[in-house]
Amino acid sequence: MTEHAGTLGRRERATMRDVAALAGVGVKTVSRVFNDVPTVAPELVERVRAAAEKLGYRPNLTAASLRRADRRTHTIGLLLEDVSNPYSSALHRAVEDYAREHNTFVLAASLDDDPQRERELARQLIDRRVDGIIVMPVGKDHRYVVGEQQAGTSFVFVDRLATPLVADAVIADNVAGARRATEHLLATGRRRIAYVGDDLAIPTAEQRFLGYGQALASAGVQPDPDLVVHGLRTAEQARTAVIELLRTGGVQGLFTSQNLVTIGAVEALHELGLQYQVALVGFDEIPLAAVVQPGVSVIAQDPAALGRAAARRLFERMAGDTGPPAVETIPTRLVVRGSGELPL
Amino acid sequence: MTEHAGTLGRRERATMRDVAALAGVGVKTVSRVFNDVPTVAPELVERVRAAAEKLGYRPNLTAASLRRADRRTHTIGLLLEDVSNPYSSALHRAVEDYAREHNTFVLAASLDDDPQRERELARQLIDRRVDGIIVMPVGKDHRYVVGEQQAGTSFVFVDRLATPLVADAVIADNVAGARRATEHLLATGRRRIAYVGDDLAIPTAEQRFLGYGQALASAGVQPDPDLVVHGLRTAEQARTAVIELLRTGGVQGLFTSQNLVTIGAVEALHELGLQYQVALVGFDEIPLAAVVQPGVSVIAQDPAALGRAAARRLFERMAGDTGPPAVETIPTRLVVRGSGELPL
DNA sequence: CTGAAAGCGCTTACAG
DNA sequence: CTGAAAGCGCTTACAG
Repeated sequence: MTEHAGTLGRRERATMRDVAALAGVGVKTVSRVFNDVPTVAPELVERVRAAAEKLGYRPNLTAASLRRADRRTHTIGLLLEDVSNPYSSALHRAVEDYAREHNTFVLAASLDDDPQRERELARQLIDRRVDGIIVMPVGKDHRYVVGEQQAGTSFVFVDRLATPLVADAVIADNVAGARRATEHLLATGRRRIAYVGDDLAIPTAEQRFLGYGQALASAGVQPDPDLVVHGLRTAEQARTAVIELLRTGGVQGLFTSQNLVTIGAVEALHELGLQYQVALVGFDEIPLAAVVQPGVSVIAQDPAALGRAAARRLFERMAGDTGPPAVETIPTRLVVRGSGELPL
Repeated sequence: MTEHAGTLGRRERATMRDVAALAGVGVKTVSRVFNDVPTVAPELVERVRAAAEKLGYRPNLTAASLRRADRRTHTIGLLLEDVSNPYSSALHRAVEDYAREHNTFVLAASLDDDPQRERELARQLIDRRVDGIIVMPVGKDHRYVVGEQQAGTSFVFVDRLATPLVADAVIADNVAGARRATEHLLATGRRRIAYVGDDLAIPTAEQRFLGYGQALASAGVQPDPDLVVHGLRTAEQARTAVIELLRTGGVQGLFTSQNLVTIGAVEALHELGLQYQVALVGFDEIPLAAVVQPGVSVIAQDPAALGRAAARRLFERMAGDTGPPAVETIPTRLVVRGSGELPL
């Protein structure tokens, strides 16, 4: 008989039974040792640890959680617009850090603004019995969440509200931020201010468009449909749309509704050499905003604060909080860098 | 007796037994229906589906995988430098997309260049019985991986090799890319070219520094230790270091070893007004590289290609491939935008 | 302080 | 085509 332990060959993973047999104790004693139950004789602890070490034993948490009273898998789900989007990923990191302090892993996935995928992935997370789910929602009907909550899976919405309001949410102050951005552009004396934004079906886009409209109304500026572009999903689309918009002439300022749109708009302005004529304030921070000439003024969100608050809320729910759904609003702030303050 | 099904109240999650009882069939029949076994009488399928729907039943995948012959959890682990780093998160997205096609979720976590965390998180992923792990390694000793491979957990390294080479790896062509960057700077007639980089203990940094040295040597340029800065971990640290470096004078060009360092260097050059005198080529793509004046020339990696290749390799391993560890190299390419070609 | 039996929710192996 | 029994790796509830 030869050993078959080649570099990448397979052998079975040792179980608690194997460890118990080698240590000459019952499985329950092995269980106690690995769960740090203090009432085990020091000598047995030693024998169990040695046996486990020798066999390369690792406890099977998925088996444990199946039997445990609390049924916790110590895993939460996180459904984001796109894990590689800077806003999503900053939020992701904050959730990860909070979860780690609670010994919990994060199962993250991207929705790409597909409502069907939201439901499908939420279902798959539930099939894996995550302890809770943080979702940056896409769909317009979140009643499916209620049954899951009753069955013991906690939900917290982030960046956008649930419709109807069936779960906690942590959102940025979108309306106020957009109003502030637009007011800032108006303050330079500009009147023909365009709104360039994402799909209006996305609640944040809707709210930002609302804030834009409110600011114009307060200033007594008549809204002009020719100065409004919706439905831009990528920086490239935004770039093209802004070039188009600026060709028609007369645009004095741009309010862009999110980071990718802002990047596309900056590219377009530079391409046309209009970066010192047409003012710009974007929603969301963008990288190198301070390096571009002129610097890009933005309404900065704090995605890490949103992620942290959402995680905190989720763990409170998971710990048994059964109060009515609450909405927490994280403020935004105007960052002045030049592009929004260009003299007319 | 009153019902206690308040909005956020708890009830138990229905099991296969509950569904079987309501449908008047055995649990095995419910199992067959949910696993799409075709040999179930259509009428029973209907009854089972109706009962499941009524009870809000969802199969428990963690229980299933415990008993299933293949023991798959349909979950893989992904250990990145930082989920919110643009390079890491682009790679993450590619892994997610590949995994999704194989009905698999991704458990992602950040290592922050902490070797202890690498081991600890790998262990925790194994305790959750992931089917495989993709790791952007930090540690310098990966022999711990061998035992896990033998126990049935596949590993693929990405961005950096395992030491010793105990597992497959997918890496960028770091040495060639760095050499190319430095040659490009030399081609403008510059000789005093600085290297500004990350911690040299990180293998990729080491390789890029090597490529820089090779290019200088080939061109007969004597390396000057005063023109070398290591150990920069953030854009802010890089900014400060580059300002310091440029104050000493005589620097004609900069090769920056990764995205955050490049961003800091761009900020520093603009702050000092030297962006048209001191040439710059950075490793890694950065956002808005084309918008900054002058545009930032870079050696672009393809993190999505790395992620895809790593995921492909992992699924091949998980499918039973037991060949010796293989290294796949993804080419880099020079993107010319202005900063690297400034006339001297 | 320790361990044998039962059971978590499912699938396997088998009998009918 | 269908289902009862056994078992995956653990923890619970209990007895000693």
